[in-house]
Amino acid sequence: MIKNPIIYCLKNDLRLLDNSALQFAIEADKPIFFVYIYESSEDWSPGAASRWWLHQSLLSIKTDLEDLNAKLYFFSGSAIEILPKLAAEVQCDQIVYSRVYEPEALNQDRKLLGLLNDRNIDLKISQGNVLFRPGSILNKQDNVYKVFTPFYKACHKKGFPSQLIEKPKSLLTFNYKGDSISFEDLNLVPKKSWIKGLKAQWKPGEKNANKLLKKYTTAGLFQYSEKRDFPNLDSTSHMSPYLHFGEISPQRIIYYLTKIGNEKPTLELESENIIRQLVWREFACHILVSYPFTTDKPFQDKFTKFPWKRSDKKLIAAWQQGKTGYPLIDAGMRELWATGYMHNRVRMVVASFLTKNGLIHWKQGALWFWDTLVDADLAQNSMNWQWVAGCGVDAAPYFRIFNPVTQSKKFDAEGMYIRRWCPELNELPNKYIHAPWEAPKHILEAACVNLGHDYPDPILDLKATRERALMVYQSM
DNA sequence: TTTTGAGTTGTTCGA
DNA sequence: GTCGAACAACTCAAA
Repeated sequence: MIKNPIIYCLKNDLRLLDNSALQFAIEADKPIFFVYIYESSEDWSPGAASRWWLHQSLLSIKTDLEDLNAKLYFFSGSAIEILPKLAAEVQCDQIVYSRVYEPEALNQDRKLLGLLNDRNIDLKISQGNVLFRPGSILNKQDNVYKVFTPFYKACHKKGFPSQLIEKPKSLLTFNYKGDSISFEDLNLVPKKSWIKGLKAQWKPGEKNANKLLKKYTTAGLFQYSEKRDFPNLDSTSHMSPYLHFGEISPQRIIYYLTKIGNEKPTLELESENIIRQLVWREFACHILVSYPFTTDKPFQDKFTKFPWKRSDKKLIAAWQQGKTGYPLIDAGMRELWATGYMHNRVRMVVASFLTKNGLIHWKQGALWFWDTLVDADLAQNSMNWQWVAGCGVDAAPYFRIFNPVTQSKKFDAEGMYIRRWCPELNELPNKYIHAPWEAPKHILEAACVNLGHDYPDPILDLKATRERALMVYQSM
């Protein structure tokens, strides 16, 4: 029996390319014991849509590893218990994995380092799926940036890493004879019929991530800057879920974006704009590492006493189900339910509606997104919900309350997006599709829309709730 | 230490 | 229809 393997524990780095943890394992020149531990802790363990994605992605990397004659072993429980036990069992003194920057994961890293150190086991935690290590981008006062633009400039000054690591050609693998569970036993996929929608929409896995990236970068970046705000135009990259699970590295995205920006000067600006979005991802991660409480508590302390409602079952349910009576909101929420995704601009509009018109606590919205988005990411979800609610970094002025009708007219003027997700409004003319309750009776009849029956009446009054929100925010 | 300018994504109103 | 101003005050970052 071959002894002394190195344990490589897969986390959110489900890829073979650009994988520094895997590279470390290979360079250790020992048989590699590939391990995946599914941990479902109490707080912020993966939501249903994320579990579906994770299931597909694990299946994908399992197959990719098998192509290299390597086997991936699955476990369920706490890494704190399982890793030391496995190490002892196979007489291994080296463990490697890539860092996950969620607060609980970082706590676990600290505990494991101590625990393994006592047993003379070397734990190497490589930089996770970020361009810049959290804590490495600091202002002149050596503090973490709390404003995006200076952070972005500082990233530029530092220079974007874009070095790539090729896929390993062969692996020295380890066969584990002990007890592990089967992939199916992880039981990740929720037994709900809605996963059909996810299946139809998404192809998880590293190979698909790379295909998508190449397609996106060669198709001229889809005129990103010009079209990004229009939910019916497919101009965004859809890389977010792949990035979250580490099926692609941000370095590789930077590499291709920079390349195309250099080759085609007309695309330089587009390329830069998309890199800017990737930096937002970094920003959120750096903020969460420094302010781990922001998953549950407001970044700005003064908002602790803000009178958000924790429950309003009727409103929350209508919002979740896309039955608020506001077509753009409903279209967005139905897109989310059907596909595990929502266009960025619509995310802001529905979030503003819930937290400002509805005065519902932003965490209620964050939890729903967490459960239903395939790209749910703790750092980004927390930061962005707080941004919309006005209690986060780069706080929005209190008067910035999105009007779902105005936004709809501006960014879905032809009502294409609304018609796709609210087909019961299909026959309404453009003039009334953004606000059906304003349509004269004969128009509604001609369009076969019986308001309150086929499509709900508006659940709240925009003007009144806007005034209310302005008052409450002003009184802070 | 103090000062200065800036801060992702908006809406409404009135000229 | 288009455009600019007003909608607070505060914090951050750099000079």
